[in-house]
Amino acid sequence: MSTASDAAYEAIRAFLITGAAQPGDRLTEEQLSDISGVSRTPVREAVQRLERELLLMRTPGGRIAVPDWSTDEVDEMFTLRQMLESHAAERAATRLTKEQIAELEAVNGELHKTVAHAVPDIALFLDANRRFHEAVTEAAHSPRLAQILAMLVEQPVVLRTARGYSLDDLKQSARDHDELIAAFHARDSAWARAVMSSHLRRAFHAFAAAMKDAKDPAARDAARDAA
Amino acid sequence: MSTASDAAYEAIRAFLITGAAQPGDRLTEEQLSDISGVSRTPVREAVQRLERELLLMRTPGGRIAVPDWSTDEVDEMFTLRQMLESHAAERAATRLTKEQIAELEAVNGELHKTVAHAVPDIALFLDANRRFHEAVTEAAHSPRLAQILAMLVEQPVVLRTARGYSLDDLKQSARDHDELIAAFHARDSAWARAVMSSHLRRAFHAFAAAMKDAKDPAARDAARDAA
DNA sequence: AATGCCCCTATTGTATACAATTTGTGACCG
DNA sequence: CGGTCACAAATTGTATACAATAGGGGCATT
Repeated sequence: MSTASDAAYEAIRAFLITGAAQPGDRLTEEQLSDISGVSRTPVREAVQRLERELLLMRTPGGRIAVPDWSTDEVDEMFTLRQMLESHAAERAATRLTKEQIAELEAVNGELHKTVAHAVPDIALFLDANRRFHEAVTEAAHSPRLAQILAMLVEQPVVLRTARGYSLDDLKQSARDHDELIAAFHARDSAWARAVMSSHLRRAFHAFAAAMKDAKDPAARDAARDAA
Repeated sequence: MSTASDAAYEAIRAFLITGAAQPGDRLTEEQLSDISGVSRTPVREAVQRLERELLLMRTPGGRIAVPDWSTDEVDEMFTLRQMLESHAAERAATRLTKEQIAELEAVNGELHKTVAHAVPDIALFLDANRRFHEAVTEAAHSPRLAQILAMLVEQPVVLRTARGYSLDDLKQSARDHDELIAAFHARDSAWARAVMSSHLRRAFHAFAAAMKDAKDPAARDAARDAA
């Protein structure tokens, strides 16, 4: 896509994902124009794009707002993602080249490294995780599927909450990926599907726990003290 | 959404769906501006919308083109739709109100009427069919799911090919809907899911057969003569 | 003090002019 | 005769000015 429109998209997306905007905030095209340094025309295109990726929404009156996701909505999103990404894994199992599997192993190696220490690097973890899932989706060779998944993953609410994941959750994720790679080596579609399915469902519960903590820090502190 | 942008969307959509544009055709924003009677700005917004609904695509150089769907791509689309709409039916089974079920029965009554004669009214059939599926999707109470399904259904290639469906195919569709309604009455999620799943898979095969005929009329004529 | 109405301001929507980019064409060279 | 380079025309991308519309605040009325 064109440079200005792209620049606006990237700038606004970064603005949203880094958490500079809070759910419920209302933004104007002019503000976003200032942030991204281009005129309102490409900003409007970027906003449309971000709207369909669910990173922005419109109020009934047509104003731009930052969506506020309820736990129910995130559940819904994870359910859809589970359904679609399991399908992607199933297809990928019979389509991945040896080189692509090696690539997956390399990416998951990086991911393992990010959780090897007591204080994991969440940003690096999320990046490696994203690349892993993208590679699997890519290997499914289904453009529509890829397009749909692109709008389900990388929701700010999920990224924000990632800080609250326990080290065990993160390590288990990396191990899930290991097992997925094993399924790919075996060219076992059913295995791949099952692993991906439970992987994402576990991720949802990790998310729900982190979200609960974020909303109710007292409970978390009590639990930590008890431990 | 705003009037001009909407008008452009509707006009261009009608232009595409009625088959005035052939797959592979290239269009310019100015042409579309003439068709819809508004300036290029709202046309560009409409084009973006139609792009994400897969009714238009961009060439590598950024020109607007009418997509040419291969049978493989339609297969992929039906597979995704099967997966998602089965899920919708499953959820709808426990969420539909009595009134909504009655509404479904009414809509399917209309649908039955359109195929009661030797020469079915395809346009009316498609309209009733769309409303039936929309009502089920709506009852699933899952906005993202609805959003995703909206971009998968109503592909011009499917609508164009509908003329080639056999009367038996159409009647079977109506009966599938009857069974789905029975599953809803019974509040049986698993049943609803299974019916929707086979319904859409059958629809795909009906489509594939009609598509084959359209591309190779000689084979169809030979088959008819033999019968 | 509460409530409804109206106007004013802020914001989005649309058109148009201009800039950048792509693509086709044709001349020129190997 | 084929290929490639450059140029021109067509097309998309961007900015800006103007129009339409929504929302909020103040004022009047009860």
